[in-house]
Amino acid sequence: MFNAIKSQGLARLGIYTTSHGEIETPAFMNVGTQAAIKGALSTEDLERIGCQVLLCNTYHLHLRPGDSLVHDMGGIHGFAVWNRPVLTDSGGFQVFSLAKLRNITEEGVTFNAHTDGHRLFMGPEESMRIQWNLGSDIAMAFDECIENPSPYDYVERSCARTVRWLERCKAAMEELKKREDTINPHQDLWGINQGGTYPDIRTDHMKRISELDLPGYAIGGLAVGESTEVMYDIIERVTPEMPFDKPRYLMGVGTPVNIIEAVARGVDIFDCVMPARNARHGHIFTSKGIINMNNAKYASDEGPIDEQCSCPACRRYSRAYIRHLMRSGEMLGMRLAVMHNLYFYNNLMAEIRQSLKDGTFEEFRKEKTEVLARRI
RNA sequence: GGGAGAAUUCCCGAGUGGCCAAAGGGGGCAGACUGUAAAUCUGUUGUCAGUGACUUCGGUGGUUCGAAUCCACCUUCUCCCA
Repeated sequence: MFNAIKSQGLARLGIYTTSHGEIETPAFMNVGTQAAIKGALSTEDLERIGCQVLLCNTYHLHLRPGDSLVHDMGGIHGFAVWNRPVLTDSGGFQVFSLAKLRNITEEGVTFNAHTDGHRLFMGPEESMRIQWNLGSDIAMAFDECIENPSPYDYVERSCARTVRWLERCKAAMEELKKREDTINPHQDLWGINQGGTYPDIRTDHMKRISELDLPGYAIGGLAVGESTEVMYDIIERVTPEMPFDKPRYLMGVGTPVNIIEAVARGVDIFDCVMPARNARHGHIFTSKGIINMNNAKYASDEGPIDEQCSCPACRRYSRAYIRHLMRSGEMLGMRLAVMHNLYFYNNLMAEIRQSLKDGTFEEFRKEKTEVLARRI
């Protein structure tokens, strides 16, 4: 259930309620594909750095350790010992990212597993069944994340199929939730908008999937190679077609500035691999801009990563020490960097929410978009 | 005291007459990363000038049109026998 509390322009402040607690929006979901944040973060760490909701992946957990096993271990919440909300991605993104290993038909997608190459089939029913086993609070529709650029007629046909897949997802989920061994009876299914970079397909597709009256909707298939301007343009054309009283989730986006700009266009929820992956590679987000911790200029820098940050890494350690750890291949370096970047993202969302509460979002937007993309 | 072998660009290490400023790895320096096949990948790493020049393969001298590569001596190191 979603309550839009307040809005400023198109930007909204809201609360989404799940059986594992509330998600205050705008929110960032921390990506833990295999039911873990890469960089050796525990779920206790996630609580410390302000993570509201964890994103896990259907395809990856189906392959390993197997979704039936996770079901028997109490779902992701019981297995990973995480009592806050979980969203599971449907495997639709893997239709895109594992393109060389798959074949798409009306029924679904045949993959060669990236782990050992064995053939496996996933369609809407399989994806729902896996997500039902995982017991997430939010299950995403099984979609095709279309590569960019793609021809108009292909995108049109793919989107028509995605609507049919969504209807099948909804029916499958309703059936599954009747079962006695259902782990999470309040599991919600969210639909996903596609349409590549074609505004008319995007809006038409959004209208069609909103008719299914699902509890949440996502914009997928962006940040896959198109320019930032095109991405913003698609977002601002699609959000007016999304139900006002449902959360809007922009999948896989993005940089801090991308997030602020998307909030300004009416988006509520985000997820992105960027803060965690970049942290592992030494690229750190700070209140003054982006730094590369590997750079020689930090070798004897006694200050924290970010003077204004109160994450566990910044409260205790110097840039010089963290740089040394990262360059020496010590796991702690990566762990501290990931904790910092995720804290930064979660905190950025808290600041966005505060500015919406205070009615100062536009000022916040102007100030931050100038600073956060800078390289220092 | 006798014998054998080795010295290569920051390090290790290939190269045994021209295609060598010299493979490969490490290290260094920098860049990329957007619903995670990513603790990964890419570029660069003698000097100066940008399609070229110059200096370089322990040292000195020599052979040759041409040497990191062949010869002589020297220096240092390693191993074996006393």
